Amino acid sequence: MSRLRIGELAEAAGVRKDTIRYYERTGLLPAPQRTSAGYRVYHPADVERIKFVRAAQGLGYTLTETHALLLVRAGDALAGSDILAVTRVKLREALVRVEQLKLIETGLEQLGEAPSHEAESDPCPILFLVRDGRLSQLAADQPEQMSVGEDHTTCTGKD
Amino acid sequence: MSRLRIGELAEAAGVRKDTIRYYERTGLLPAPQRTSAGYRVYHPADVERIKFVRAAQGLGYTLTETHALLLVRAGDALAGSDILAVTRVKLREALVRVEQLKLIETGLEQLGEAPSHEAESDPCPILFLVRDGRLSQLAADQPEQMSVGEDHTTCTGKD
DNA sequence: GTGCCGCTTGGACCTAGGTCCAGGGTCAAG
DNA sequence: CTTGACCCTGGACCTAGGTCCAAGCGGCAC
Repeated sequence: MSRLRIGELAEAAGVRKDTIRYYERTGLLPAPQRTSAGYRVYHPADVERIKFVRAAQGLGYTLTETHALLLVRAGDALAGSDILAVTRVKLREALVRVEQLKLIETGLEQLGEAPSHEAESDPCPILFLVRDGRLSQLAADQPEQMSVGEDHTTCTGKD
Repeated sequence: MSRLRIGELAEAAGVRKDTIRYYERTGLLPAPQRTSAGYRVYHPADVERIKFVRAAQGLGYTLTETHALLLVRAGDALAGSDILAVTRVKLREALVRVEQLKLIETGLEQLGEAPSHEAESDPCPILFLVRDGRLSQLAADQPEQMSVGEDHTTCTGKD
């Protein structure tokens, strides 16, 4: 299996070269081997790693949390339990989000259907949701600062 | 019903004064009345408006999209249809997010339980999710740039 | 009328997560 | 041995969404 240079990895993973170097700087990606000329050389497994990072970003993990996910290895219950707690919080938030988005969707749909006089009881038919307390704040801050253990062996997927 | 100064509004809505001024600058909050001394004077209904903005932020709406939500009025099907589309996209994404977070949760739980040899078939038991294509990218960019019509009367909740 | 707190403004600064650029080295093809 | 595509580094810059600061009024209590 051939090794990749940064441009090839970027292409394969669908990110910019700069992003890869940025991930390396922040520790999300381990420093790769270098050629004698200083070129970074990657393993094909790094493609998956980067794709995973992008997926985790989309799921609302910060880069720090994503790092923690990557540190998790089989049997490493200690490293896993922190991030499991984070994940459960995110899951709960995601469930709330679905419900609240449904409320808004319904509200917007009714606006389109309503012959305009039905809804006139409320000056702004979206705001009533917050007035009724049905739309909550869903705290976007992380409750406990995650500590990413630097001492864990990082999970590269390489042999 | 008494009118509020910015500090009182901030207190009531649970945000900083600076945030209120920032929202005003960006058009999210209409420019309020002023006293002869130049002090901003708010209506109690603005508390809800700000709380709504915070809730919308938590649901993943950008400030621009939140603005669009606030512009929606009863019967205003035109303004509503854009943001309804946006909302449906967010809802679909939220549903995917729930499913993917469940996958990760399950993966992490099994790591904790597994006696470490069961999972050794995979060097990093989270990465297999992306390898299997079960964790997708869930594009975090907005597909179509929303145009927030400046010509719509904004929905203040005031008489 | 003097504290003191609250308000005003403009503009600088902040975090996250990148993105771009200049100046320069590497390497294979022609 | 030059051209072009690639790579390197450090550092500046960007967007979103705020947050802070200084300098200077306003207004009420004592």
